[in-house]
Amino acid sequence: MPDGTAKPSKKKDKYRRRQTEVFDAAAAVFARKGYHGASTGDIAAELGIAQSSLYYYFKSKDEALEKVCLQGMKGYIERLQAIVAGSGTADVKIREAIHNHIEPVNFIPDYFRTFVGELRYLPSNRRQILNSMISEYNTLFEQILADGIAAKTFTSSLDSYSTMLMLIAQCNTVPFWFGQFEQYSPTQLADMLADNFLHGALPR
Amino acid sequence: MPDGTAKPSKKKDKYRRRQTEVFDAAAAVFARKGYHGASTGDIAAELGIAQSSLYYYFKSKDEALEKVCLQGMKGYIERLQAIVAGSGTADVKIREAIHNHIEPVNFIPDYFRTFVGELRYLPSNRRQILNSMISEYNTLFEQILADGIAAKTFTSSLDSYSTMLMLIAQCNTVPFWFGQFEQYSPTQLADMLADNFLHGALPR
DNA sequence: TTATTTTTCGATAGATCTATTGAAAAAACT
DNA sequence: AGTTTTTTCAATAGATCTATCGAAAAATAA
Repeated sequence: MPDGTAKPSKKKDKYRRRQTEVFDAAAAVFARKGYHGASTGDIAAELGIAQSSLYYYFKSKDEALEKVCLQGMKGYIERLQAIVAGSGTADVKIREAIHNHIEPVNFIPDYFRTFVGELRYLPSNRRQILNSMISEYNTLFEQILADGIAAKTFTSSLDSYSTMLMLIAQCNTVPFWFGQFEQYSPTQLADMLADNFLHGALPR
Repeated sequence: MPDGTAKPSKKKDKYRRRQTEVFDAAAAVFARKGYHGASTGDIAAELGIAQSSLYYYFKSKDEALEKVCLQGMKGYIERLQAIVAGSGTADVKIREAIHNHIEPVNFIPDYFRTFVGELRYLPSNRRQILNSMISEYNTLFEQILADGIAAKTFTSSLDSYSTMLMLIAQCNTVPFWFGQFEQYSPTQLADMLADNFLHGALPR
């Protein structure tokens, strides 16, 4: 009977699926109205259930924001680590990093927007893990730039730290246009961003 | 007695000065805690006065946000119009435009941050004027890019609209670092941003 | 079906927060 | 000084909003 390949724990499985729906709704409402502008009543309305029912799935609104932000960040570090560890040149890697950052907005736009826009309202006692994840992510991103400068792939006048901040700032902004300006897909915008970062606006 | 040179209207002058202090405090609190995260009590505490006293200077919290945003945008269009109307090349103009956008954060950081971060919470019935101002500003910004492309100052592969959005997004982000990363001044960051935009990261 | 567990709900306390009001305090004026 | 105007305040209504609790409903198991 026990096949060892997995531990489905069917007992809690249904609960987990419903919980995911609850966090999806929370992410959607947080993204739309902002954390403080959104009430638990708004989240419940999004699901068509009673406001008090939410507390069967999370203990507090704070916790919901924390979980949404953690979910929004999920996989980012691992994927960026893989990119950094790759064998290509820095210009290729930075393009991959930009895509890695932006593409998920196609699948989890509300998590992404909540993470970028509302994390600052997460009480400091809940922010420690996320802060260290961001720190690690930024360091990886900067590593690509620093390596590129050292390998003369990038111009030596580049400052890796501030450039990293500005690149990430751009990557964080693009998802907020998604759905507003239909003319460009996130993938297109990621490539335009990479092109401009690498080649600049002046003709060569 | 009436010299005609000015109309000081001393009567209301003191009121206006105090009102400015009130909006300064509102901008500071909105920037720090977000519009919905900030209460009128927080603003009053910043000034050391009673919460109800604020309503002698504004009719509602909404109105306070509107005034702070309008103040934050003040002068931007006029200055950008002057830059566009100038005689230099597009690369010089875009650098000036970037400086024009970022430099005010040295003097009015809280107005700037409230404008960038909290405008979205302004009820739509109060957002019309600001929306059209932003639209006009963006068009001017894009004009520099479009002119530069037409004059072959910028590479023809540049898309003026999305590039404008991304440049402004970067300009809007820098002020949020001010005070956090002391190593760079807003002016330095503006120049780094312009350099990177113009020359790109690849060596020439 | 009946019993047990899981999930949802209504009601609500307790703590906000916005905006109003009339009176008190402060400032300006005569 | 006294009088008027400007500014601040305390008190508060009315409307939230978060989180809890015990009961009801629904799903599952026996």
